[in-house]
Amino acid sequence: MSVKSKIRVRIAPSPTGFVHVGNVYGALFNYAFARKNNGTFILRIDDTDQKRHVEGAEEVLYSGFEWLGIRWDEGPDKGGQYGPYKPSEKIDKYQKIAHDLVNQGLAYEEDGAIKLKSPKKDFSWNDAIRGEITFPETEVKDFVILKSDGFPVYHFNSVVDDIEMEITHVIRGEEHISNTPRQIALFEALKASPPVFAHFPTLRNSEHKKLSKRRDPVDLRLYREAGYLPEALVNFLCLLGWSHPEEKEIFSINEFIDKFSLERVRKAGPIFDSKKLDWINGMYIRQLTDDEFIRHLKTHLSSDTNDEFLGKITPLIKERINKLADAEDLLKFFWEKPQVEKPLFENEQSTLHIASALETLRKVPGWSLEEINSSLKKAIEEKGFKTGDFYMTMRLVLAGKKVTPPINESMEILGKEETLSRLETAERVMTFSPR
RNA sequence: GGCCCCAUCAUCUAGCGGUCCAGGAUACUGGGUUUUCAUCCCAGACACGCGGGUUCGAUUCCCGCUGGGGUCACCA
Repeated sequence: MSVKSKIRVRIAPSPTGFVHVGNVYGALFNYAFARKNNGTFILRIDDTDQKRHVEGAEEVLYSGFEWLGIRWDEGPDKGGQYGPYKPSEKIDKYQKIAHDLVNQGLAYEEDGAIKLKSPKKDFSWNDAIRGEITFPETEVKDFVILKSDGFPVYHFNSVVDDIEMEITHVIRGEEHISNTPRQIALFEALKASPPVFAHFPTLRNSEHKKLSKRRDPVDLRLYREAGYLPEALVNFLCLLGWSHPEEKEIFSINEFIDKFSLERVRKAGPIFDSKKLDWINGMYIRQLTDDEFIRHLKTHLSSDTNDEFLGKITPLIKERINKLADAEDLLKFFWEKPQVEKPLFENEQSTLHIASALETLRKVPGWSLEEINSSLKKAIEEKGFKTGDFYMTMRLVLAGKKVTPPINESMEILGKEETLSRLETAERVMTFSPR
């Protein structure tokens, strides 16, 4: 057994008021790396930008990650031996360290701020994902570490915190590659050995650009509201820049942890393709038990619905939606009478279909699915209708659209009275509306 | 523009010198099942950016080019 110090990784989102999918992506890699290696996963909320302070932002962060099932071992909410986990609570510490640097001649004051003197040398490190990376010395110039308002600049508090929290691996997006030389300079000025750096690729939009807050759907809540299941979103994100060793597409976060390694992380920036997300989500929806499905569905329907109704429609729509929010459109006609207009029924036979359905259904003694099925089947045969045409008319009459759940099942759920009523309305429209 | 990173189907990817006239998945197209749609099943089309090397042999290694991306703040 080696006596290597325990692996400690962290994510350091800033409290912007929403969880960025890119942050989730990075959290996943850190989380998996920590769990896989029996290490510690830390949440640090980078809140040094007082100007950008957003009310309730911390809660948004906690609830977002809780929804996803990603848990940290140390953090502002959890506590830990290395706190505080919010830089804003240790400003005096950064100030002291910055002044120490000045006293040592490694930094100096300018316009009320403190700047680190650039060590005139090349900077290179062995990136755990990308290998050797080198920046020429001309790239690292003197830079501000403590602003004139006394607050540390990101690079500074980040490095100080990483040192104090004994972070062993900094796993973050490639947009930080060019920040790394300056941070290494800081680690060295503070007489600490830099952690292992690993830069994973940045998620791109369909234009191949970094996901942008302005034009791309990056807010985690959007996905939750649209009816994506957290397991599906996580699964999808795992497949970007990383692939399962056995080329599996559907797997749990625990399996991800089990199979994870930085070596399998690709360097090229993947595109966030929601089509594939939809497919994965559909797979997860279909894997849900009916009870689970109902529980999720309830939060995505506008109408008050009872469990009996939900129990009946579940098998009708579970295979027909990819996102929970899609259910609403498919089910709306149950609680909302369709707009029935004559132009909808271009089929010559429509009038006959409706009359025949009315005649047949009125005579059905009970209202079981079997009775509806068999009586309608008999009527279709007797009248010589084309089955597909007949049922298309039923769809249009009862739901007002061509795409619906199975229509006989829908009639059963709608009830005899409502079904007949909608058929009668249609008959009236067909008879009296001018052509 | 300087610096840095990257480069296999439309997209996510497998591939770590011969096993690849390149495999899987999504999307797409066609077909089957089916009262619509969907699910499911089957089939099909689609890629190693270009040019030099190295090698008996390059998708795989090296260099250049091209292309894409990121970053250049008293933002994080």
